[in-house]
Amino acid sequence: MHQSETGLVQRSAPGAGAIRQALQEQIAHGLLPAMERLPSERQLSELFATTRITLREALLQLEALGLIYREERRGWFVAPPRLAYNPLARTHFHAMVEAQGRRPATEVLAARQMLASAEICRLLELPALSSVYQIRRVRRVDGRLVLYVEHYLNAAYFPGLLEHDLQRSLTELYRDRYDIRYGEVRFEILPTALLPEAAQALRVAQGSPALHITRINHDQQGRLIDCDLEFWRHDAIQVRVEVPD
Amino acid sequence: MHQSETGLVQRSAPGAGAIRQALQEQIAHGLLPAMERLPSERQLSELFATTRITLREALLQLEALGLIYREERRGWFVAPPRLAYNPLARTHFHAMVEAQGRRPATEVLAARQMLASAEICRLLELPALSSVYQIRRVRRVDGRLVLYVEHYLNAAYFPGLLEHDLQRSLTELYRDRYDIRYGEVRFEILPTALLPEAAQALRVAQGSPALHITRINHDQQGRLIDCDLEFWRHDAIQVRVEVPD
DNA sequence: TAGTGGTCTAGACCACTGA
DNA sequence: CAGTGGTCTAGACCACTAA
Repeated sequence: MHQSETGLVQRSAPGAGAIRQALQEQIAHGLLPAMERLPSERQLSELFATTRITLREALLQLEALGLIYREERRGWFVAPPRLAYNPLARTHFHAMVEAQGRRPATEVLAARQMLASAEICRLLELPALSSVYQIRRVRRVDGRLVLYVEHYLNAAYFPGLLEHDLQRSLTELYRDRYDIRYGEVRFEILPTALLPEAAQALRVAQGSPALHITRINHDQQGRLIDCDLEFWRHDAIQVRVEVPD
Repeated sequence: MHQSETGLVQRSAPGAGAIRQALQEQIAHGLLPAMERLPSERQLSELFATTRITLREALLQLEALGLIYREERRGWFVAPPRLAYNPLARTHFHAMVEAQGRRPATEVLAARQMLASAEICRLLELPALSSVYQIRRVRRVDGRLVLYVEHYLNAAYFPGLLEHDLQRSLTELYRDRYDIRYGEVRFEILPTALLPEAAQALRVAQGSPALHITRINHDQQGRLIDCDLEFWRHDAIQVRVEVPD
């Protein structure tokens, strides 16, 4: 459909698809390095001779592919390589991230004892009016916010939990202070969008695509000890599971 | 910010978020049954007293949440419940779907013998210039297209494969004709967008969010026999993995 | 053929970020 | 305070679907 009627007629409307491909190619060839900010939407729309809405459509497609991401009201950035994540592995976040040559960080948003919600009672198989510890954290890789987690711990197994340093790995804390190790693990993966609280914590637009992973952990004695509700930026990970026969 | 200056001033612009919530509530309460078509975008935008672009933004948010989906140029539909899927399970698609009270269907798009691409050589650990069988299929649940798969089989292990009925389960075919059963399984999950071929096969807009699952299967003797490249509609499944310690 | 979703134009105002 | 992304208005044309 090359309707090049005359040499003068310029392909006036590249369209969102073509813009996406152009940017995609630049990224693939490393002309735009990881975590580098793209030019502003207005500059790009001028560059591609189109409107901001069309240009934005192209950016949203790249976001869906996981090639770029945004920080709310700060701009668009080139996405770094995905983290390989095995939810079955017993290793903790910092070890996993460092093993891949990346820089991990954890921030505790809040920690408290509370009544288990209906959802948490179901996951931890607790009776009504049970008490749990809730820990809300965000985690970074190379400085970038990638994960919002809510941990819920069966309070019966972790007396005095809140007095410990919660910034460190819970896996280590369990082992050192409570002599508890992970046994059977179960998890669920749900592709969805970020809920308001998670979106705010990760400072991304509400409704951004995300991967919701629910982990349910037993200890070495088979007791159901805790569960994690994880919300990952969808472009930040690559789940990899290996299980021998 | 309720600037209700006079009683006459009507809240003119509900905004995409409010529209999303309104529709979300209707869906949650079952007023809009699963797989039912929503009114047209123009009707909805009139109903909510806004533009089509804003209304579309709300629909895209609901799509990201997995609550509604579209069929290209046919309209928006309420998403049915997700299918629980365990990639580690040895059971085949039809059995899995029926076990959840749903109606499965499979269509073979194409089947051929071909040279393995670099990517396939890597996955199947094959030397250069190896021959593989490629089978491309789409699968439905309750009539809805949900999965596009490309199977790649090490041709050395499956002589005369193309002469068999490929519409049935490969698991069964392996067992009945080649005395091959699944052993160790490895898989990867990548949240991304649909590639052009997958989008076309599933008849959805290119760039729709999707879950890309790569399965690598060994047989009972530990031989690497085949791999599947699966592209799921992101709202169609819920991956669930259980592994004893 | 009427109506649909897919795409695009050409602007606008706002809240917020970063210098 | 200038510039940014986030959001919105009010249209338009096209390819395609379904009757």
